[in-house]
Amino acid sequence: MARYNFRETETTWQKRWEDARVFEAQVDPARPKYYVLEMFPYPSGRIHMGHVRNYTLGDVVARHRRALGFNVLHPMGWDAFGLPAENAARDQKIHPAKWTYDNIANMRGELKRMGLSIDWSKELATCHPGYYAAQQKLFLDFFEAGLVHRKEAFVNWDPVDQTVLANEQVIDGKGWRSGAPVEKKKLSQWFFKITEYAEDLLAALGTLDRWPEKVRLMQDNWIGKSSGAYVRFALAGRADRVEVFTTRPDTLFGASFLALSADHPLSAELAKSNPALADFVAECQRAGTSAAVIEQLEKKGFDTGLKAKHPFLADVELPVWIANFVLVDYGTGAIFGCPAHDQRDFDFATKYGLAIRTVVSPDGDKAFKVGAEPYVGPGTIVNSGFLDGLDVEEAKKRVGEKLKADGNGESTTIWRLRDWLISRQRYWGCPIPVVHCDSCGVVPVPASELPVKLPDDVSFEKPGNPLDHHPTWKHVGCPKCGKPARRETDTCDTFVDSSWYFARFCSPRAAEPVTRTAGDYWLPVDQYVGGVEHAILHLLYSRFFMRAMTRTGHGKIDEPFAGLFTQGMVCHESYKSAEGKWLYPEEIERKADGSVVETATGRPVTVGRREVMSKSKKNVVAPARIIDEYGADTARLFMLSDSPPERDLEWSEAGVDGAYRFIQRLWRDVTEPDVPFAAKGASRPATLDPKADAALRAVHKTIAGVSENLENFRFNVAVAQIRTLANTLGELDAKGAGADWVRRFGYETLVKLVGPMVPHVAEAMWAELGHAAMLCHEPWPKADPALLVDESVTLAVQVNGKLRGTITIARDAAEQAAKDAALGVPNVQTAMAGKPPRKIVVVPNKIVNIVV
RNA sequence: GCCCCAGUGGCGAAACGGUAGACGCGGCAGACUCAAAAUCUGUUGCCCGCAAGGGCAUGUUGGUUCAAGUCCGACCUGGGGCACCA
Repeated sequence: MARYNFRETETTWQKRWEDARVFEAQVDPARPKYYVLEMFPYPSGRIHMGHVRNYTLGDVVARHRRALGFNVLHPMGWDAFGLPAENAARDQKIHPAKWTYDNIANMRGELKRMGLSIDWSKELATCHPGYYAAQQKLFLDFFEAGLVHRKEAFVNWDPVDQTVLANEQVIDGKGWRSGAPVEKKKLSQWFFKITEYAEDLLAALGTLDRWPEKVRLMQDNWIGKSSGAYVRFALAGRADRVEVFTTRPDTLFGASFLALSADHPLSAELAKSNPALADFVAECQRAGTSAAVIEQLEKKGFDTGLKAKHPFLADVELPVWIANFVLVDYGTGAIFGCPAHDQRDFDFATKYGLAIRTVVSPDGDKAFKVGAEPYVGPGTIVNSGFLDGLDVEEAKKRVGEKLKADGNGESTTIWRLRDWLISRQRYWGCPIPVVHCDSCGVVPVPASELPVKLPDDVSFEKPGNPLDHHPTWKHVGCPKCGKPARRETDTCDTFVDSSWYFARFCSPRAAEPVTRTAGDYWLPVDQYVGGVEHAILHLLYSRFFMRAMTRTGHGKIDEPFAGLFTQGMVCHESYKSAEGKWLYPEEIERKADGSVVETATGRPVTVGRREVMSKSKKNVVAPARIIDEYGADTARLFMLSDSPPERDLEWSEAGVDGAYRFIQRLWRDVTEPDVPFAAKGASRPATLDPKADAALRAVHKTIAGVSENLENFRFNVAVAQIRTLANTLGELDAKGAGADWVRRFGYETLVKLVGPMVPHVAEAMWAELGHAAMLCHEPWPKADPALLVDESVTLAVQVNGKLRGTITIARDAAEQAAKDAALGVPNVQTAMAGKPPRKIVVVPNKIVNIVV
């Protein structure tokens, strides 16, 4: 028995696809397009199982769509800038470019061995000057359109990576990459004005109906629209006023204090003349973002001694405090406290003995008083002058109007979303194309002088930005006046690179970032596939970029990704040796009694729970090894079987074995059938043996089922249906009329259906079935609607909702016929125990329920 | 604390409100073999019963319905996101 030789077959077909340039896409306005994209990888050097899953899912979509007749664009590239290359340069004395391109070469080889239907002619790497030149052009266009600005602000400084970070890149007060507690620094930096699109980015979430609800929700929260009012409080004995933001203007009559952030300008001013206050401010600042998380329970404040005048009550003055729980970044960095109707204000007021004035009553009872807890729900306003008797919502409106009329504030909307800080003090990134001139200020580099290339001769010995240390690079003449000036030494956040690569793929070698011919044809991406970890950062930035590109004439749409699928992660058990060291899965052995030991020492191993594969826990399986041992088709099939793609997948050797066996079995079924197939191209016989007829119907039902399940990303169910069909066809050993024809038709269809999943063996089987043309050119099979319904159907018969038997009757039989048949089942009669039916529910072709 | 998502055999999982457990993994029994591997066949939710059949089963608990894994309410557990956002 000839076993299927995956090694030989997989390389053969990969070469044939490549030679025939099957997957190279051309703009063709006459054909419907479909753009399939998976999130491009960072070139770390090796692909991991997460990549295998991601690219397998995308490839199934791409191959399926191609078979359906779409003009498919399915490209691949490299998110190639970033700090690891600089770390490698420092630690291993390899130039970042060499390190990166070597890694790309290796990973490209590994990806190619997966047999993906990728148009490699469109490959790009963001570190290539051809790519970043185009990015610099976009920067200049955005700059001109007023979407880029430089401003001094408190920024997040990562002391380990020696660079600033965007708000989105600070997680729990730590740098997303280094994990080091982030420090606040006041620096002059470059920003993209993403906030200009806040309203639009939020509103348009509603149009993204092919995005997961979860991701839309996360973006909604991140953008953080908040309606309320500004209130300006006059200060006793001072000319300036303190502006606060509140979402509860209706509770203004319940205000009992003002609180400023330690970083508020007024706090800084007061600190100059008050050492105790200065100490408190310093303490708050020291606590920083990270420590604040730990100490968040403890609210602390300092009474400045200043008094603020209540805007509506001439005789009321409120103490002004500095409080550690007030954020400088949100709203105005100052609040008014209404302890009766806010938990934090309540805690603070309780601690410092400040007044608690009830102004909202849940039931309208004027005598209602807040007790041990604040009341934050809806209700009727009380003790509030002109607001008394109004409900909360109406009161908010009235306060806004009154504030405005008096010049003391107004209703407003604020956002949590900040402008996107893109400056990074690193070498391995896209240089920001501007020059600083003492006479002319900030001068953009003329487009004709792009790209501003990174210098090759850099040193990574000193900490800090290598571009800044470079002896000559930054010295340049001012493009405007020609006098000596300095290049900007900041480079772009690498998230900038990945915010538009999907557009660059449309015309990857064009002089402009994307040609309108290609971009307008291919964009938006019809199906984007990737991990949910990019739900905010990458996806939000890309949505901004697409808008900015459209505004600057580089496109015509706002939303870059029409469909988004977020896949689950790949998990594995972890293993710890007796010494407490992590072990790789191949370093352990499972004994017959189920115990697990370390192969090298024979000593017992602690088996940890299954969790996301990570290098640090060594619970990883290298895709290259699996492809060597089992082949790419097996790895792909395993990724698709069993677990729904959106859920986490547990890696298991047994599962891989199962996938491998199925491929071997299909090969045998097709190449060495027990009973022969009809000749290729034979026409369908007029009559079919009943078994053959049933099998033919099963084939058509499978076409319908697999097609629908592929559309809906239910690949695991599609695989199950294909296996079921394989079982059905395997059992069709009838020699009756037409059976040989059904066998050929069945297996040819089966091969087409598995094509997107296991493309190599499918091509090989297609050739074995006598076809000279490649399977990847075959159209997707169509189900015959007439064969999707059976002539007779089996109905469940229930008595009082309990199953007591089944009946088989003609499809769409009359209701009475179904009732009669059901009542005729002996077991049904027994269950009825002689009682007459009170009611008989008949659902045609489904069920009969007899109620007694 | 707030907001999502998920709980179904030994395991991964299926199931337009209509025969729960498709498909697979694992197990058990058998065939082939000197033997093993590979392959093939049968069997496999739990309990009672020789059998026919019956009872119990989709995290817990109420409800809606002729009928609930599926819809609604409360709760428990696990995972994820946000979090002093005024």
